[in-house]
Amino acid sequence: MTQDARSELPGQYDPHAVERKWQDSWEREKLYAFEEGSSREVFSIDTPPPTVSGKMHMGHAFSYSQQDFIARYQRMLGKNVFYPWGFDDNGLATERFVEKKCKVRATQMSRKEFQQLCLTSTKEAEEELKRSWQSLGISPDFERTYRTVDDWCIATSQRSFLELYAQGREYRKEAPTIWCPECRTAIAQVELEDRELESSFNDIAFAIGKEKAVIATTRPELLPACVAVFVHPDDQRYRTLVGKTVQVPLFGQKVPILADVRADPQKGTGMVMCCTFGDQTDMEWWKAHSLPLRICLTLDGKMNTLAGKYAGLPLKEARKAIIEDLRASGALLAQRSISHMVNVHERCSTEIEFLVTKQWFIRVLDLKDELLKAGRELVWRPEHMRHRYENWITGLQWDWCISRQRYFGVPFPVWYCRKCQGVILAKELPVDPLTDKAPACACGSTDAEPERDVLDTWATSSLTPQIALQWREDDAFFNKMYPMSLRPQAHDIITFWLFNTMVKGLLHSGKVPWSHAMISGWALDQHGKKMSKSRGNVIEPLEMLRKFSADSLRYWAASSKLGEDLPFQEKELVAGKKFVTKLWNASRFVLQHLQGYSLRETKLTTVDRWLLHRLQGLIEQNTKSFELFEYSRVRADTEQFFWHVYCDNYLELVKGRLYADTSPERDSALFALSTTHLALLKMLAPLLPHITEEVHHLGFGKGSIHVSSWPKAEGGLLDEEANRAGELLIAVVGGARKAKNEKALSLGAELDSVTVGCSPEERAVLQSVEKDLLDVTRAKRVTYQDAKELIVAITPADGK
RNA sequence: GGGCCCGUGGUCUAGCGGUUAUGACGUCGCCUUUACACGGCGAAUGUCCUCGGUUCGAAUCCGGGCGGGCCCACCA
Repeated sequence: MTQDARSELPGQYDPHAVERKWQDSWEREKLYAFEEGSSREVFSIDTPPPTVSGKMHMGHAFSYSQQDFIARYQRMLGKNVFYPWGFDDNGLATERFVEKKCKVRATQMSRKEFQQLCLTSTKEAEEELKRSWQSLGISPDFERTYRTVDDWCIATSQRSFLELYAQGREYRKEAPTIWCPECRTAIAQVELEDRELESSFNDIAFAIGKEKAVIATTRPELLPACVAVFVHPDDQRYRTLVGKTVQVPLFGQKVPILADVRADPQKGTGMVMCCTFGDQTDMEWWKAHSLPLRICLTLDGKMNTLAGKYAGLPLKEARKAIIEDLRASGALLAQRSISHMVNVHERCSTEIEFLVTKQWFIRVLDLKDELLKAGRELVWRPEHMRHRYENWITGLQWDWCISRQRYFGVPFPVWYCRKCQGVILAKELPVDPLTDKAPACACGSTDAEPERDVLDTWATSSLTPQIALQWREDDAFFNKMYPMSLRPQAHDIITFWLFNTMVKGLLHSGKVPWSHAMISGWALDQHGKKMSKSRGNVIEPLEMLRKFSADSLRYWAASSKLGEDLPFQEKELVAGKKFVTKLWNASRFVLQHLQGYSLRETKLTTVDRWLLHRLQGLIEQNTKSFELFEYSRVRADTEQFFWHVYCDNYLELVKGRLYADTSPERDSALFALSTTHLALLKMLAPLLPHITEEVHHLGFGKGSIHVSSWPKAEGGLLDEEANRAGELLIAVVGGARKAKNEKALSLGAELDSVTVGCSPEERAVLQSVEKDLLDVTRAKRVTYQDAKELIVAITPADGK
């Protein structure tokens, strides 16, 4: 090759310039746009929309890269990939984000105004986030971007509400609800979190005439709400007490002593008070024994008038005061410090309460069997993630509470008739009952009370398939596209997002929303701990992108199996960086020689047939691996082949032929090089989209590698005999290299001869590739000896 | 308390019934060979958490421990 040809390929690879160049180009060319009219098979992805209030963190970089591997592979299979983008900009986090940014209060303007403000003021943040995600080199169709706060999403969410209402799935009921006193709203079971807290266990005497019964409680502030005392039916100590009445200290109400198996004789004194409501069991007792309702808390977590002189005190202070008064009155018999697990609201870490309020629910408890069945129809990758889904469903105890006592959010499309109390449903969407006029009630009245509550954000984000697929009545597009092919997400939100989407999908369309779910793990810190702001162990992916490159970050993301958590260590990015450099250098070398070459049939040498044989095996394996979402195996196998088979051995073997311009076997080498190099680039393209695009562009034509076809294994290129010869040759070359190394010779040192000890059969095979052996070892001749095991010795040219 | 996952050289990871136990990072030695020293060749480093069992044979299958993670339940 001439100097000119070589000079066209820069010696240094500049990942930052190249990556930005291609990211811009892909977007400009709309390379990843879904083709709506096409008859090609569709592969659709229910992309997780990131929340606009946060930043891109390492976990995102990790899991979005993994999703993208699959998207790019599917695209190269020739499928019409539907890979929309979205932002979750609805909900409390956004509300706070916008309030802070614009220095406003949501409650001081209409929802519509605030929504408009959200739409405009998150725009900038979303542009920046989009750039962050784009800089990973992912391939969604950014033209199809939805925002969960926009009119379309609000209308979709409201439509879902109306449809489920029509199905009789939704009900509004005054019932004990999980309540956060800090956020002053009902919350759902899924929003709870465990927290270990210090508390004290108090033995408190209740009077039975002149006798006393001693109960143990951690929550003496609930004494005014006490409606009964429970003991276990078999508890000999209290047998005679059952049926009697006791008097609650300080508050004086008389409550019955009842027997129930849910009272644990081992716990505390074995005697427990039931308050409406201290915990889940209280609720069960209340229902089962038809106990009265006594509520002593207000919605913001203070004592109400039922608490008498304690009214108005926040719960914690009331507890203190009541304990003091119990002590003073002699009713407090003992106190022990304990630490126990309590349920807190995951957003604000406040201990939750059970309060009776009027809320909207979607009935799901009767769907458990159907939901379990649906979960089995879904292909889970990795498979065991289904257990988490099933475990969650089996343990479900509440219908899905979808109302939130927040001001901002998707409004319920509902009014209540002041005349007949009936529910009035909106006819046009989107709607805000607070500002829009209600249609006339069925009873004829036009006097309507708007519903002030908003929908749980999950009620909207559970509709991502409907949102992305533009769900509307009689919609051919939606019907054609639903269910989708893939739900990619991380394992922590199986019980939230995946479960809720499943519920909505089944209820609206009677079908599982996707055929496959791919569940990613988390990126952990170097010690295997979750990254979090409070721990101070967060590593910014953008910083790593600046320091390394998107390709090396993606290479890292492909280093462990799908679903596994991976500790992040900066040094692990070095591997990707080195690999990219190696690929660049090998490509420079190969492209030099391929200048002006176009693929043509030729008689192939044994060594070339060996390489092509090995390549077919790799193609087959990689295809299989990608079908099973095992991108880590694709990475490992391709790396192994590229580096150790192709670079370390094959490229060294062909150098002789390549530099000898007139060799008739040069054409064979060029055929093998061209075929193999292109196939390798293609198989690496899903993992390393930038470097492969760059090299493809430089050496293999103008079209993007990402819309080129995935390599196909060709049976015609399989050649067992050549494979045996190649493997044997590699072993001999290895032996010769080792021998040179032992003599402290350079690998390029000329040799007088290589002596091979082998069987007569092996000798015959080696003689068929002897020229290659001489080329790569730089020996003048080969001599053979009979031997049981392969032995390689060398004689240096200078006779050393 | 229940479920699920995981435990492989200093670090990360592959393998999941027969391999001299994979590869990378790191360490050490040799080698400046015309793609690459961000390289090549080689070396050292492993009771494959532990104890039992099944098997001709187990890192791999089964059971009991121990350790880590996640989810759920309990949380008077």
